[in-house]
Amino acid sequence: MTPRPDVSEERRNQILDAATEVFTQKGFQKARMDDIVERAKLSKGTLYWYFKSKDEIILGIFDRIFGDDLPVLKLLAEENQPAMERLRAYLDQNIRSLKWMLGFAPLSLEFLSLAFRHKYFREAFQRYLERHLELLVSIIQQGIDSGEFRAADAEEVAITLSAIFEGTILLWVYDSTRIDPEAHIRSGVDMLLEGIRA
Amino acid sequence: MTPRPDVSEERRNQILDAATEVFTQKGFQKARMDDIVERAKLSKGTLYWYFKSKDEIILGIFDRIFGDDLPVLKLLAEENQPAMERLRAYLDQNIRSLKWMLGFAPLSLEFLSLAFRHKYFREAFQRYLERHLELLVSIIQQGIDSGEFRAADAEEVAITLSAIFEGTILLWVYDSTRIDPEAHIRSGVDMLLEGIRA
DNA sequence: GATACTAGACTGACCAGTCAGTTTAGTATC
DNA sequence: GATACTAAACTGACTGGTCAGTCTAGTATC
Repeated sequence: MTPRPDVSEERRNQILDAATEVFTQKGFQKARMDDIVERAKLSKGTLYWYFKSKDEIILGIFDRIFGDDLPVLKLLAEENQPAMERLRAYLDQNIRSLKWMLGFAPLSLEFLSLAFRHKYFREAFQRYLERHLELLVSIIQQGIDSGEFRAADAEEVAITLSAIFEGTILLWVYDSTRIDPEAHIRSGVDMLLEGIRA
Repeated sequence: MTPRPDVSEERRNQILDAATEVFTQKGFQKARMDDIVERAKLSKGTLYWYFKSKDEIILGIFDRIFGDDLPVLKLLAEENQPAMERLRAYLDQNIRSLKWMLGFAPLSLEFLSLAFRHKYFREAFQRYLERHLELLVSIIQQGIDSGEFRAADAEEVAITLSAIFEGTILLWVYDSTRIDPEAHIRSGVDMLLEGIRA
């Protein structure tokens, strides 16, 4: 009853890595299971041993990408500093993962369009937004209470900050030669904060 | 020389309308040509009489959606008023078409993910962004020159404005129950302008 | 020898696109 | 105003390629 060394975690990641590359290049529909098999250097049988359908692989990738921010957000929520500092830390953290995120931009857009048709994705995106807004609102409210920012609707500010972040990435999709996401996000956020500074 | 009245324009629109509905509901890949045929109340043969492939229909829809803003932007470019007024007019105009745009959100996201793989879409999006930024930059620069706004990089401001616009729509995709696009865009833009007002 | 895993040929559903033929609205001729 | 003709517009059954998922026949490790 002594089992073989457990390679299942490694295999799963191997498959998800390969699938991510293939999906990024070809899109969900045009990517064939055989492409993934080839890229992962496995066989069809092995792939279906670990994932019972293409959809399950897509879900697996989605969860790896959009479930990853929780620990970091928890950490940022506990910092005990001026609001401005915490905002800066949030921004730095998110910009740090920007390059990584941009690599998944094609996938994210496909996931996002799935949100219109599938409850699972819709709810996951809602929770994602909820997590980020909650943190931002608490930071901004702290800033308003402490007098760092002038009275404003913290939720409105948080939403606009998020919009600048997501929107700039979207503009980068429109024209990656013209838009430098990091630079524009930073300057956009600065301008906005200028508008609410006490 | 024309044995029958020319209905081709009407038919093309009839097909594109039907295709838009079907694509919005099912996505490009899952939508079948037979679905479009059924919705348009035509036959397969007629559909292929007017469009020689599924891709051509997708292109047709794309052009109808993203080629539509040119005349309006030209008009806005000619207004002879204070920068603030012109910005307000631009915003009103874009918000006016917001509801219409939101109806195409699922399609737009699919188009956008095509931009990574197909030059045609990539370049079309670039031109779309270019048109909007050009107008915004000229308005903002006018405002800076006239002293309405304090010195700032007009391009940065324009990009941030666009990011707020596009980003808010994206957040609405994340959670349409929480995000009211018109309200948040207006308040976001107001906050930003507060930051650059002279 | 039992369990965990791998291989890749195969199957069957699906669907974009085709095509051989039909209908329709107008024209020409008487 | 009847008949014949024309070409564009239209029809829908059919086909051929594609590919997700299955199956059988293994091999490696304990």
